[in-house]
Amino acid sequence: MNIEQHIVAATVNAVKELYHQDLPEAQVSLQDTRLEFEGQITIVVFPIVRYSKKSPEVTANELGEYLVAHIEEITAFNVIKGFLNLSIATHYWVDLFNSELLKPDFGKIAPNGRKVMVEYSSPNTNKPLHLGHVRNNLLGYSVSELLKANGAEVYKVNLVNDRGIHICKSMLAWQKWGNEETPESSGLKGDHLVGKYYVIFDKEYKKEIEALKLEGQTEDEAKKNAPLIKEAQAMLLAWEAGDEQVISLWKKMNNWVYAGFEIRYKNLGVDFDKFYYESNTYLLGKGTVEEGLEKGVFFKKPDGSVWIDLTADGLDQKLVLRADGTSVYITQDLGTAQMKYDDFKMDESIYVVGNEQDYHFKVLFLILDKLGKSWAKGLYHLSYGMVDLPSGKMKSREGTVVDADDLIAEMVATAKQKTEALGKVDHFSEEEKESLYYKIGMGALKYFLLKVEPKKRLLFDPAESIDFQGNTGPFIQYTHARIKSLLSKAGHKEGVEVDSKIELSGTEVEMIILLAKYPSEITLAAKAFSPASLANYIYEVAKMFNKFYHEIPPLVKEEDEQLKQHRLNLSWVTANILKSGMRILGIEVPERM
RNA sequence: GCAUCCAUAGCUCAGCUGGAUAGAGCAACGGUUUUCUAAACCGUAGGUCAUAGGUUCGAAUCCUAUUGGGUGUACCA
Repeated sequence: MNIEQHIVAATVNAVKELYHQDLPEAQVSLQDTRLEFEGQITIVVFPIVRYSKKSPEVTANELGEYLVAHIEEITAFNVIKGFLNLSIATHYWVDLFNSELLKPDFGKIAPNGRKVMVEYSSPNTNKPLHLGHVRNNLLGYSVSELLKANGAEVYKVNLVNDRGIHICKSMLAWQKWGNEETPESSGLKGDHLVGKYYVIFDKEYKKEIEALKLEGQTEDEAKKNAPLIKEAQAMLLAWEAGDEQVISLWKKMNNWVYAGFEIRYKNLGVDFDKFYYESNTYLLGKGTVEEGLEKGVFFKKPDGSVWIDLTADGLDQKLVLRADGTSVYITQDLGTAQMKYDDFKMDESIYVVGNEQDYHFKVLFLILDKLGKSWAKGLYHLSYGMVDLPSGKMKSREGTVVDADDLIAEMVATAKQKTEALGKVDHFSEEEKESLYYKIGMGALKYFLLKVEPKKRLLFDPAESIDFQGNTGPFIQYTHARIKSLLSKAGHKEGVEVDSKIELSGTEVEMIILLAKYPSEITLAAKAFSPASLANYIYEVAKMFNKFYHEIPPLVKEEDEQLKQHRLNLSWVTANILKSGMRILGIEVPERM
């Protein structure tokens, strides 16, 4: 039983003895004592005055007397308004530190047997990645790692959007204007090459539209009648019919893209347990539609199209199958959801997809629930906000995007320049330097994207490059490296407990309390699917260490062995938390920098 | 129109299931290095938590309305 549970139980007993009332445990509200007051743990007594029938001050004082008398570790109390601040004996914190935080498995949460699937990334094969996609990848990866850290068994999957009219557009443009250009001949990364032709298509298509408008067609007519779009549509039909030439072109170009993806995923440090390809799943879902018709969840209109009426749920009528019997987006997703469940039988399934699809997923989950799928309640759309530029939204076709590869290169270059300016790594080998610049650059980028709550839109200003100071990845990396250096210089011995009778400073007690929260912070962040919440905690830990480090005299010269060992222990635990916490965010921390 | 999300310091963001005087970073200003890494630390300044009501002993947090912004509302994906 930890001290908090002790206090809650004792408070319930106190109310029983003092006021002859049964106080529900949930009414005992504990919080950290604010720094300006004495004590470490505070009871908010307002909820208790209903039971004591006395003023908050009197109640707090009576409870304080009782707790000091009944809990050995409570040494003193003070009352400020309705707040009862409790001082806990230093030896309690040292004991806690020795017995829990110093253990090698501290921060490891036991497996809970839950299986969770996380789908993320889900790229198109016709355009290169921009910053918005980077957010998706980092978020998906780190949420997966977070859930793992919280004890779940996690499958990361990637549903590749490798077919459809948009892919045909790139293929067609390449066929017409590509002159057999390849990644090798052009020196372009595969996805960039394919993306280039997607842009060319759009440009030529727009020209045709303009020309048709001059001939007197309306915008809508021109869009439908332009020869290029008709050709692309014909190509899609040929693809669906299995036309050999089209398929082979499709394979060739997709393979270029996949080669590019591999490099990128490696650069980003993300991975997957399984890839699904839409070219294999796009026909799925028709069985589900049949099932829905049988169950009377769907209905058929006279033209043969199949619908669901969600007006009772505050939504609209939604088409689930076209009149010609072909699938729409949601048909596919119904089928894919079923397939994923059949594959993994997971308890929860997370879709990491931008917030422009909030409505789609609401409908999807509702339909699956209405179809009586027991697993539908485990579906969750992890919706995240757009990454905006100061000029507004990023649009791939208008070239107002921050290209992922460019940005990564830029971050690494900035890291190099900043590191060299500090002049601390001159004696590093070239390999170590390169690896360091990469870690720092990526650390800055990843932390920048992950520290913001997923739901919120994120503003990226290319003119003000991402910071390396303050609440940033490099700050945390630096703190870690600094601790590592300290530990080795001071000759730290791992896992050696110290006598609980040593004296601690206020900062040291605060630090133990903060460090002890690590497991519960993981759980909290995992429940909220929020790497941002963990990032915030890690930052607090790093900041706390720097404050501590600054306050204490140099440890290498410390003569009190117990004190020295304990301070090194504190540093060591801090470094471990920074490292494993950052790992959950997908960020590496260097041993020295 | 309807649905949905967002609004906190000049800028970028925290603020846990409602709890004390709303916190960080950046930018600005001042200070700290004969001592373990100054990518650090300490301090000053900066707020009508969009607005108005409501619930509550207590609201940035919950409810309602309003304003401003994003997104969605296709037999596109």
